[in-house]
Amino acid sequence: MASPTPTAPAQKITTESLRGSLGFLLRVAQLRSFGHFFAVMGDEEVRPGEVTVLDLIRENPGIRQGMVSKTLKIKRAQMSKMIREMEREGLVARSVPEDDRRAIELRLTKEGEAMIAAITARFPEIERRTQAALTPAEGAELRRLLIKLNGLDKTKGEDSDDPDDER
Amino acid sequence: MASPTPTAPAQKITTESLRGSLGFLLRVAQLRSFGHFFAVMGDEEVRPGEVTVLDLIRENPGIRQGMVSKTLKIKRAQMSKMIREMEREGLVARSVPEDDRRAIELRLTKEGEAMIAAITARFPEIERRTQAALTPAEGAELRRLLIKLNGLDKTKGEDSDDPDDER
DNA sequence: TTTATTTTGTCTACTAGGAAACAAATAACA
DNA sequence: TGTTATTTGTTTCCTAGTAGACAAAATAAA
Repeated sequence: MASPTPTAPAQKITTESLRGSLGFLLRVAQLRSFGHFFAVMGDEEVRPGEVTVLDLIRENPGIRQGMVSKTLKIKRAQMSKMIREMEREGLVARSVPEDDRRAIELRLTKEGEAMIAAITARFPEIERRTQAALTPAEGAELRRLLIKLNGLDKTKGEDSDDPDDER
Repeated sequence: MASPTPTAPAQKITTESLRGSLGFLLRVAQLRSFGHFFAVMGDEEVRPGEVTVLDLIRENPGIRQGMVSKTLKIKRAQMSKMIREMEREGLVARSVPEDDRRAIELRLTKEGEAMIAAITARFPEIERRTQAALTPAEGAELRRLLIKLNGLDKTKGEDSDDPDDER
């Protein structure tokens, strides 16, 4: 043996196995998209999760906290903290419906509306950067595949093969 | 006004805006894939990150800690903890090369080899579950698109439009 | 050589998120 | 009706991951 120790040259490494892992590819892609989010939103003091929450409430005024949690795959405990903070900041209003006094309905305040409007205005730029390496057709196809992968294309509710489901 | 408060019926909500967000779609997909990972690996005491680290070291014996960190997009601080723990568990061996005494080269121990072998044996099942909703052709296309999106198809090193880059 | 700059890994907070126990309200059931 | 089970949100504790300062070694510059 010419080389006594099997040491990689530190420049060229192989990632064969990694490329085969959908989980790894998804994780990296997600980290990149978050990076683009912060690059574009840098000055605004918001996080990706908060934005999706605000946007979902905007689209569904009066939606229940638990439904937001389920839709966005955010744990209820975390949602509880997040909403409390947003209420403190004056972005969302919470109200208890009279027909079910356990639940909490969420609506945006004026400030919340303004905030999410300002933010969504920058969405296209984030999307553009995120899929910059792809052709428009590839970007569209990627979306379609992810929607299908996530079971978001079904009109029916229960997919139930979802391992992240809280049972 | 017939309906005094614009309250959503709590069953049917719309997620129009969310579906348009690649970041959200990626996040949900990634959560699902992690869910499948734990469902299949349930009995083994390993996390997705640890598995990718072990697998990368197996493929590149003697790889430096920093290179693992960069390749897997794991922060160096976190990598430091992770490797220390793995060394304690007897899975990896660390050695300081004589030509650069700052660096640390990583190799798998016998136990590490056995561990990652047992784990990778279950990879196909995880992959199968993760892309169960897609046809084989769609799964392959999704991989291809993610690899391209992540810039992993380029042989050259620097992409540099990567916002997650530690500068 | 001496001095600055960069690289590499570690350490010390700090934050986001998760698990599990909990309380209150509702629903299901005898 | 009373009793049990489920749903809904909250609280507390814990872990994974991040940011930033740090030390040591290597490199570049004087």
